[in-house]
Amino acid sequence: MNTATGAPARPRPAAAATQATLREHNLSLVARIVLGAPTAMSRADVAAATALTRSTVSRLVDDLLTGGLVREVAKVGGGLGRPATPVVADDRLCALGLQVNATFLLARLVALDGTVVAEEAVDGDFVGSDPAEVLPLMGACGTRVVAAGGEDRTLVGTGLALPGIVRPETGTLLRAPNLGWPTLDPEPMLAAPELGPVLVGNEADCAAVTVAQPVPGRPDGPQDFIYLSGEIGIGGAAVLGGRVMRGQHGWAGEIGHVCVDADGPACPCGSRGCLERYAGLRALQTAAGLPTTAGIDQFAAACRAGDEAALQSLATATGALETALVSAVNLLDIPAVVLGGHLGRLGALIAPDLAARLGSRVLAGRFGGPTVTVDEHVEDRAPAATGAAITVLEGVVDRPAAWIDGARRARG
Amino acid sequence: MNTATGAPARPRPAAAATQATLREHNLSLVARIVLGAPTAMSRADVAAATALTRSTVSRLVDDLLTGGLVREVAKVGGGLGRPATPVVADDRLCALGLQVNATFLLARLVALDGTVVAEEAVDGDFVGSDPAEVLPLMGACGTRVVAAGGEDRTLVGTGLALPGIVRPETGTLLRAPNLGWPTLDPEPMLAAPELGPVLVGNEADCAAVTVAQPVPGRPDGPQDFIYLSGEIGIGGAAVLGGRVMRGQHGWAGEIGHVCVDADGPACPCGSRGCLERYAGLRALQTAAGLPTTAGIDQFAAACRAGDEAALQSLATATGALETALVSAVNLLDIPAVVLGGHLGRLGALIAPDLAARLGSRVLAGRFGGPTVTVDEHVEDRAPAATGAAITVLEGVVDRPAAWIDGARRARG
DNA sequence: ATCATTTGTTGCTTCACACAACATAATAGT
DNA sequence: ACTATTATGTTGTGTGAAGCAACAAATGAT
Repeated sequence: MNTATGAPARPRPAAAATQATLREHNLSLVARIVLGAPTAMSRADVAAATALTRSTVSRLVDDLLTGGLVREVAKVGGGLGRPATPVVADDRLCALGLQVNATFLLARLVALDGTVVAEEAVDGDFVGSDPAEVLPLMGACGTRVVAAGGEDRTLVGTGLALPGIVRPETGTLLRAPNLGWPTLDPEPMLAAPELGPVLVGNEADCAAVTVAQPVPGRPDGPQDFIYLSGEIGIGGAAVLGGRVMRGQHGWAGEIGHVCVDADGPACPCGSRGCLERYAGLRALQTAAGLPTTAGIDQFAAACRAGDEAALQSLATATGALETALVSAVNLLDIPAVVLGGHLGRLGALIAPDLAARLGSRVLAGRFGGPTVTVDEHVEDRAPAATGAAITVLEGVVDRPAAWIDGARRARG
Repeated sequence: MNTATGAPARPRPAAAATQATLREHNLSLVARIVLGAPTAMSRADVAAATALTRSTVSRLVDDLLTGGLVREVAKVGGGLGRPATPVVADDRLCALGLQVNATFLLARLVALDGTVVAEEAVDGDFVGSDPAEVLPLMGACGTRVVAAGGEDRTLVGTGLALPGIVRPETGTLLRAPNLGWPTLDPEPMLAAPELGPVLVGNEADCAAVTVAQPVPGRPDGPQDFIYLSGEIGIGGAAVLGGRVMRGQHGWAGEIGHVCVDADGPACPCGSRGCLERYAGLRALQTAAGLPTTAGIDQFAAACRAGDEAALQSLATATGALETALVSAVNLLDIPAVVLGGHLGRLGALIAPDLAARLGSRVLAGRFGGPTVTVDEHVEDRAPAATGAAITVLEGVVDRPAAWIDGARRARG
């Protein structure tokens, strides 16, 4: 884990701080300690981990208990002295993650401890589909998954991952080229108010969240990296200090449209020779002479079988990735590249080669160059659904007091 | 001004917050309000601008007064009611900015209100120089400038801008290719302990600070942009939310080594076809058939006179800039590009062309594309010295309580 | 001269955390 | 079995920062 290096600078104070700010901060701190610990922690453990006193921690933990963020488990004897009362993430607090993809819809209920409580997928071909038909399907699917989660769950809210350009602040989709969707506001179109507030995010951004934070509130794995999500095109995200970088319009990290060859083929994005034209799934299929229905595993098999055309297009793709990543790694001065989606499934075919090439070409080369690894979730076809749910849960962990007071008010 | 978009995400709480944290936060807030206001503000004005009460503001302002960050000025009648006691930045609090360049050393004493109190330059040729000789010269120059500032100034510390790769945390220079300097630790080599703690920074990073924050504590102008600093090579910085992005090793934003042509000429950095090979001053001089002693204004004159070779190399440079910036702008999703150094002096020759080309090629094109402007400080040959001093002063504004308590302890 | 209006200060309250003492519940030693 | 030891968690008091309300101060309007 590595938060120090690329971590964003402390933002300037914009609003006055009151004692409520202090409580919010420390509640969040304690919640993260409990959620992030590999094993259950007692109040005394938390006090030792923070600079807070046992009495203060006790009060904060009690607040988190009433808010349903954490849960006491059976006392454990073991050592000397009074046995501790361990506290863990409360798995009754859940968020729903939704993902709309070219070939499937998927809803996944994720608990605060990171477990998948329930899940359902709807397969289909959603390229060129009508959002007014698809989104209600997605909403209904989500509702079924929430119901399958059982009675005693508390749903915090819903995250929706879409393969397109998204403005997270307003929750609008600007364009989803691979689905053929125009600008739209997805939340009402889901027609499922019972799913709570809906956070909309880009598919690659959401998937990148699961790399930096596989479990809510528990940063793990690289915290500074470039994530490449290969789907039909190539999505990307830049994670700095464990946070996904957004940029002005919300598409920071979109490495798929970094220019690889100024004289290359035109791209619908307006530029020429974009990485996506060389390493996107469509590009690989075409160059290898495979049908567009061929999966990436078919392409990988052709490569391993020594197919000339396939190997040629793989080499072109690797070269394009090299060029794009050299620029990106130098520009962001970032120590790691993580391959997801179809690029992750090609992992062994390209990762070592790519790592060697980057090591000899980036400024950081003399320090070993960036690592190139495959996303551990590559076998999961919908990591973005998990990431969307985690992002929603993160919102609660970020501002526990707001949630606790809200829950308390709702209860009476 | 535009801080919302590219602003770094709020970092996760890492340490427990106490009431001291609260005071520090609000002191910083009040200081920034006073320093950032275009006109002097009374305590009541500050209370209105923040959500703080007049009584709280009064106490905070009193603390800032004792710390020497702000100063009361003559009461101003004007309107109805009791006349206010306006408070402004105290110009007796100063930081020293030092800059070592290929052709000069410069020391500049900058006050908290942004005024330049004193300045001295030493011209020379420092390419291939011995840092053990040059840095003491720089230190002595700084000492003279501090003395010239007068008796009643309080020196907070010193910032040193160097044309090379720097690790700000440790204050070490890793490499300064254009000076021919190896890895070294500049602070002791200045041999000037009276200059206080020395903050070391990269030249482009420091210069970029003056674009986002021309006066300490007063964000002004673009807050999210890519800065290009043309010197012998091309330095660069990425500013997000008004803060210079550092990256893992400290060279984030180094756009000079973004790859423009994968088959281009080799670059000492290890890559090929770097932007610097096409748009650096040396590259322009060579391509235009000018001697390396020719200044950028001579090159510009040749272009305006219609010189074939000069125009050709200008076109090559603009094309290279276009390619590099398309990648960078897409990757960072950033709305502005600011040209400094020799690229700024070419401003009118390249900025409009570049803006048009970017507008048609970046993802944001349909929203107007990034603006391309010339750094307002382009006539100042040492904006980095100012930026280094501002960065030091920023440290005090960021943590006023630490400074005030330190000052109080020192006084007795 | 009196009143209205705005500024800045003062005294009291509230709230969050620190500190210290204590109650609690287990193990270790005799 | 009984006591000492040790660690956990709670309680009660103190401190410090901000909120609130009342008031003193200084000026313009009537």
